[in-house]
Amino acid sequence: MELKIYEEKKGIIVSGLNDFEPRHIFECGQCFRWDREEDGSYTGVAHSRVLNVKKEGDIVIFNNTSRSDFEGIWMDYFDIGRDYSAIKEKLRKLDEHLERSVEFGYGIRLLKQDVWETTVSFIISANNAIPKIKKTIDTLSYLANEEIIEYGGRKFYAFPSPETIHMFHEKCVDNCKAGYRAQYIKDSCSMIINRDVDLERLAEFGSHECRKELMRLPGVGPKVADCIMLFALQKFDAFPVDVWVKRVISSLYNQEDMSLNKMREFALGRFGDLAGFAQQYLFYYARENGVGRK
DNA sequence: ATCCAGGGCGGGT
DNA sequence: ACCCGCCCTGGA
Repeated sequence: MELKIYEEKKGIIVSGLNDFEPRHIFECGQCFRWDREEDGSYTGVAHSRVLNVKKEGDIVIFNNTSRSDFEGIWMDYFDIGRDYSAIKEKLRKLDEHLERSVEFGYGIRLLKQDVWETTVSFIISANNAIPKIKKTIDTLSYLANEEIIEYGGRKFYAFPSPETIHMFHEKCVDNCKAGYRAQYIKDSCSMIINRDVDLERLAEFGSHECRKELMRLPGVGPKVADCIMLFALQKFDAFPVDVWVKRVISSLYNQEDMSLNKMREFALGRFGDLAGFAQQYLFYYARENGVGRK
């Protein structure tokens, strides 16, 4: 089906957009700045813009944007050019768990998010629960006060740059309830500003080098590095093992008494260059259905 | 009040 | 290479 874009007064309408379900995209654990509205749509901030996304039947309504922003920014962000039907077809043939997971989260897409925002967000995510992570990121953005965007009578705040966070760290980082992760954020910030790690160049690295480089940042271990690779750098052979994925691997795939790294290697061997996509479908299915929970 | 969930770090072996 | 105790916050 061909992609068609229709311009409206305050947004655009897109038809022919397959494998796109806002609920699946925004609730599968990859992002923290999108919130569900009463009408089932989602509103979020990215690239200093506020967008509202709503699915109605076979069409998707993108509110508060233009054709040029959609084509220049959001197509990329929502990974519109990728054929998810083909990916899902390959995955569902692998085993029954993926078949069920792909069926359940059929509208998942991997967002291509800003690498700095993703890095800070997943440093905050370590040993932390999703509602709290969201609150901390919102508070950090609000306190940094870098850029305010109005939408629907509400104020939204762009995610602050390394320079802004560094300059106002006492105000924003120390007061956003990040706990012991606050120091990791401040130290990572300094490393980025000093060009000790160049986030913008990481996408050019091979996966192994990219992972090693990310893990030089304080607060970035194996799992957080894999999240940054998968959710910002399009390294689709990354396979983040969090508690839910651990439950999937041990209970569904019967690989118990295995270290987290062994589980990751097991998944890479089994799912290959589609491991990252597999992780998202399995994670979403496991968390929504409480797979393997005690 | 006490317990628990959630990954990285640093110090062991 | 693996293991363990600790780190902070909010909700049960």
